Amino acid sequence: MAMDYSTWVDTSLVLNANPLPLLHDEALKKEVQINFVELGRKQPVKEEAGALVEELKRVSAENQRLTQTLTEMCEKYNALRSHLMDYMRKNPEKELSPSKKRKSQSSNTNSNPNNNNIGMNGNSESSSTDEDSCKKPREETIKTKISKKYVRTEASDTSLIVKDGYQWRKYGQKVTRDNPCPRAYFRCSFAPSCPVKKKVQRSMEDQTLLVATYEGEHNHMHPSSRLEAPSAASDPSMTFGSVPCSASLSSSGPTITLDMTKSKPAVYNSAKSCSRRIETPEFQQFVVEQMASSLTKDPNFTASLAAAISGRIFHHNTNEKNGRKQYQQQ
DNA sequence: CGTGTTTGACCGGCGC
DNA sequence: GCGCCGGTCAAACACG
Repeated sequence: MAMDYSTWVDTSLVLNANPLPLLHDEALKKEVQINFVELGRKQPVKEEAGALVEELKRVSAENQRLTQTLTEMCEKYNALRSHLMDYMRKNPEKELSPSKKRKSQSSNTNSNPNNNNIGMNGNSESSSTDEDSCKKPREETIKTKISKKYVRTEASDTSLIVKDGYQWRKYGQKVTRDNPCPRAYFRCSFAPSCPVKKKVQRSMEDQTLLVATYEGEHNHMHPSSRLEAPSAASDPSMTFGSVPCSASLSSSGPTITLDMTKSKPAVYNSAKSCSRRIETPEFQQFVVEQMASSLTKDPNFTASLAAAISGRIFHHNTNEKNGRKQYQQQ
């Protein structure tokens, strides 16, 4: 695997462009301002810049509004969830009745027809879903780690591809009874050494929403340096940038990211095209600080990233310099 | 020609 | 025991 490790490092740096709510607006504004400089070279359009600023304001306002909505939804979900848990505790016999189906899928698409918890159960570090822990508290959930990820796609996008940075090999597709949309089955391309599988199916309610169910844990490092999923080293929930409009919510805290303005590649391209301008010490320090604070908030991610980096250093001496850079960022 | 995808067949668990 | 259903297999196919 002949990777461009400088690209790999750059990929990490792009992190700040999407998932940091605090940084987001500032970074976005900077990018747009920089873009204006770029645009100004080609065509003298001050009014266009003004229009873009207006557009940016409008989008930012919409972004804020949606963020607030999402926050409210999150709060309602948490309240509902606590009520449900209370109910489960008080009526332990009732929760077993619907678990006729086998294995874990009973808690996947079937038991969750109304997807109220879109992104809410913080599919990130949760090894098993709430439903799992409620309905199947025994060996099955212990054996395989199950997590879910929700990815919004464009309406025109009919593929069942969830870009999480890992490489997958499709081994089957099936139309299930309760959902007319076919479910695709993927194995990690490192199989059989890596036992991870994932199922991808469109939500019945919202067909633009892909529900990816991961089973198991990768026993290898993040194989990809692709830009689509720069932060997915260990945590699939960190990747939501496959589409321009995406929302995520981490269960580890009240962090809500809602990026209605850009897709990740666009951000990356923008940042890259402006790389000469953003190479100021102030900007770099700003980025590093933001990244450090955000990454250190997620202990799983930090640990995995450190492991991945150290692994790369051990396996690829040529990447030593980049590795140091990564460590410094933490 | 090698690799990945598609898709019908098959398997096994489960309910009746 | 039978049928249903989700999950998996593997031959055929597509693609670079």
